[in-house]
Amino acid sequence: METEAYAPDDPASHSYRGCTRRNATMFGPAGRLYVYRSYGIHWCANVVCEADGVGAAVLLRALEPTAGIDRMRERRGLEDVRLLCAGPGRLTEALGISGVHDGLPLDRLPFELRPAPRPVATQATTRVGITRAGELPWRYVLAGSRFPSRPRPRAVR
DNA sequence: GTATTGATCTTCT
DNA sequence: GAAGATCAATACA
Repeated sequence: METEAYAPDDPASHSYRGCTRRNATMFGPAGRLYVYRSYGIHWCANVVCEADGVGAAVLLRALEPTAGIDRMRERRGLEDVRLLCAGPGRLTEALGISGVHDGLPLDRLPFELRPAPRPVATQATTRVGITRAGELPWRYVLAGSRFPSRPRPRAVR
């Protein structure tokens, strides 16, 4: 899978300019889902980090479909498994996430949060799709993952 | 194969 | 009024 970190003092973060109506969830308790509308068309999902009132989150950029692939295909109207969740907007559509899920805790239905079955190796790369502070190496991809949000993500090393 | 643009809406200036 | 953590379709090489 693939994620991207956003800090409170990060110019690219929604929380950079303080708490607003849209990003209020980011300033809430950790372990919740922060969903916002992107470009008026797509939804993007984040996992809220840190304690109350901090305003940090991790954007879910892509993941490897494992369970419920058929339903993902239905929602996306797509056959290619690699494209089902290869991007923030695609991911939310495939999972059926929308604004109604904003602020929901991830440890209760309809979600389920589980520890990784084994230690995972991650690889840091530069961030993508933003116009400010995009050079920060805060994008994390599972090492060797064949399901990135971009065709050829370049590793930072 | 890469490059460009339209869709469409919330928030901030 | 403009920008934005995007995607998909179209145009071009």
